[in-house]
Amino acid sequence: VHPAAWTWENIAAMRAELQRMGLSLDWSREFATCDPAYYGQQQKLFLDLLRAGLAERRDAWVNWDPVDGTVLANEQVIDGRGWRSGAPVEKKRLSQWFLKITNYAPDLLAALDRLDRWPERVRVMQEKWIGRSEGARLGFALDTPTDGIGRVEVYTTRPDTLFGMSFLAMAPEHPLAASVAARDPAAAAFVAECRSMGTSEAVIEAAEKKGFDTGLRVRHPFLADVSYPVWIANFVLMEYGTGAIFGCPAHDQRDLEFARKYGLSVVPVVLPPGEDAAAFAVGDEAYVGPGTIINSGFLDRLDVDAAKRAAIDALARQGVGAGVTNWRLRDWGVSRQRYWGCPIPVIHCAACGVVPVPDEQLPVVLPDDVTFDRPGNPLDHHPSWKHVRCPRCDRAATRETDTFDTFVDSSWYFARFCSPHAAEPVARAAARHWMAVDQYIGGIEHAILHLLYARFFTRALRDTGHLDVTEPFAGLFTQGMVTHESYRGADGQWRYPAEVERRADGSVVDRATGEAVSVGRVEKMSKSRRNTVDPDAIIARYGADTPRWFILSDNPPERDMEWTEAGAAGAFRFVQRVYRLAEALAGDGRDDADIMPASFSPAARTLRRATHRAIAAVTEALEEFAFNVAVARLYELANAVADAEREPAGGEGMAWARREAVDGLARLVSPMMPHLAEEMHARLHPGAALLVAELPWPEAEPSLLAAEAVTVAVQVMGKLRGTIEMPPDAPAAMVLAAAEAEPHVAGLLQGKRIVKRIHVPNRIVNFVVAG
RNA sequence: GCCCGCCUGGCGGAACGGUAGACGCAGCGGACUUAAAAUUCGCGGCCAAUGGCGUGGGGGUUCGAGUCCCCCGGCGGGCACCA
Repeated sequence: VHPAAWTWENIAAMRAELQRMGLSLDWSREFATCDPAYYGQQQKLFLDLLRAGLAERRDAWVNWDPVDGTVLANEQVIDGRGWRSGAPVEKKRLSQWFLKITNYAPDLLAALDRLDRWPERVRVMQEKWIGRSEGARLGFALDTPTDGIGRVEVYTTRPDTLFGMSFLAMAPEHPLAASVAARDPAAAAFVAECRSMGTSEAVIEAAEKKGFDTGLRVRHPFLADVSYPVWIANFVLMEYGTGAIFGCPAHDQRDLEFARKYGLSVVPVVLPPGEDAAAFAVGDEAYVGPGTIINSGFLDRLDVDAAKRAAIDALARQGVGAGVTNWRLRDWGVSRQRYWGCPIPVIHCAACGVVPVPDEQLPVVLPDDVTFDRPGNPLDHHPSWKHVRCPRCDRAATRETDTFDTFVDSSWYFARFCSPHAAEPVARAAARHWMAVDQYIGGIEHAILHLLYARFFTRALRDTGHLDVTEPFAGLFTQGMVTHESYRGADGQWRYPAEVERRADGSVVDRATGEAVSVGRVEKMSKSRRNTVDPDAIIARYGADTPRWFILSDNPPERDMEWTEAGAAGAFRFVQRVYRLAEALAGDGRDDADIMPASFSPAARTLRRATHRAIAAVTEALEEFAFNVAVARLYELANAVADAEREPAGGEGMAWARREAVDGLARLVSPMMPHLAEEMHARLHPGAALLVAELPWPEAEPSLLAAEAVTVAVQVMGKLRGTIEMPPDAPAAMVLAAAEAEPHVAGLLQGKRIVKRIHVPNRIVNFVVAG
């Protein structure tokens, strides 16, 4: 299926589903990122970034499948082999477009503190990802310069441990490693082995640590007559720091494992507090804590922090190094060698170099007539699309055939929603009105990449004159996923939940054949596991409110929820129950004009208190996004109405109190079950002018929130020994006296001396006793 | 390997450092019914039960810990080309 047909069909299906669920969305603002009307604006943005120096082209390593002749995503590399061809994957260097997110690293970090409506854990993850560190950059002089390379630059956060050095290690992609490999076949073989490892950091860091001794040696910056071996090591990342490190095994775990494996020396230079310098040795664990410097010449007797400063000063004086701030964050590679994406709007000209597509030629539209019969990017072998004239010199030139990472599409769509049909990317006045997004919602899997890219893009759009805000999302909520049991038949094939049946004896069988089906894990709904349920079938059976209610009621929204048939049926029962309550009152002929009775029977007062406590509790729970708690409070209110039904009829004011309760139920349930709420409202208030959706949110009557009595727990030595009933806010002396008099407690206090009395008003009393 | 979370009855979960298990699901028992469904009422942490033990395990802080701190275990998210 052509990606365009597939995509538009899915959009239509999703749109219909969202509408059937009754979600209140402004469909006049709908757009699709695969529509040239959107990605054409994105191309304009990119050219602005290019002019502002926020986009540039440089070489980067990619996973290359030599058989399929295509770039592979990390996900497509399985155990070092291409997922389709099975061929060993190689790292290959390609020229790629990058967006300079690192320009904003300090601000992206500093501004995290002000995102006070973001989850703490997301902010922590971003902080670590940006990874600011203070350290030193220093050059190690090579004994024998190679190919004009006389020094190896190293970044370290531990310049205090320089005297504990036992080797220098560089990444396999390091230029010096390439020089060595060019003349040493063994080195070349090692580099090639590393190159077969793929580009993912998880794979590199989890791999067995291996190295190759180049035979080269470097001089210690502080010890003129001492030199160290230079290794190529598979765990050194070219992307971080300078692509080379000095190894200090005594105080770095990875260096220690490497040194033990290759028999390199381990010299402790930081003495932990309380240890004896003569006796201290490093075993299987590197010592990374604080301490006093030893075995380190002029750094001896300093503490770690002072030694860092002293070492940096010395390096600077010698002109071989300096203190620097380093960032873990790397620039964002946005080039993809794929068809289905937004074309990168530049033209490559042999004479003029990279030339931006002129504004009047935008959008650069993705061609529809492509073939997928050959490996590689279809745009590359399209017969005509890439052949154009250079906008500058009019000679034959070629279009860029890379498309953007789809993360680019999602990095500014929220701004486009402010003015979805504007002729420019973002209408500034509209953006000023709507931005920032008050409440953004997404899965935790977006904690770093998407949310960081969006924060970067917002800054870049601000600096290129499109936006006035710096942060895109004022509030962030990370919701869980919908999960379901999975089922597999005897034939090993997955079965859809609709295809299986749970029998009374608990066994699960195939509906069609009656054969036993094995029940697998509860996991994220996915087509491949066939553990999905069809929303249309649910809506047809229960209406839209039942799934809405069930999804909200099952668990806190930040956790995954498990869809079960029993849970859906339970939610449906509640829908029916609440509706019956409204229907029972539909014909009673009363309405809002009814005058509130002058007094209420005890039972009616109890119901009124339940109503107003529910209003307060549901309001609070909704504001905290504790939807499952709001649901529980609404069950309690429904139960309170049922309890009141059982009271003998004719209790003073009961009819009024019951109406108030059911009316409150309709109003409180409305954000979660809007259709039910309106049905109830129409029956309770025939001919009402306004919908529930148009009415103000109910407010609790404060006088009805206070309890008539509170139960105070009484503890002796922190253990619960009894409870007493007290008027609310009773004086401490009265509560303590009553607590001491409680029969069981009094028995326990007999013959003991009370050392301390703790009283927490309306909650607890605790007696601490002696003897 | 590194970063970040999570762990409470049969299950989902509730609980400003203050009576652990609200509320629901499933289960069991009763009512209603010729019967079933539906509805409705009630009962459910564990144990050698006037007491003791219980929030993944072990320690600590506190009058008091599910909640705070340290260590360990298990599970999950991310690791830059899945998006």
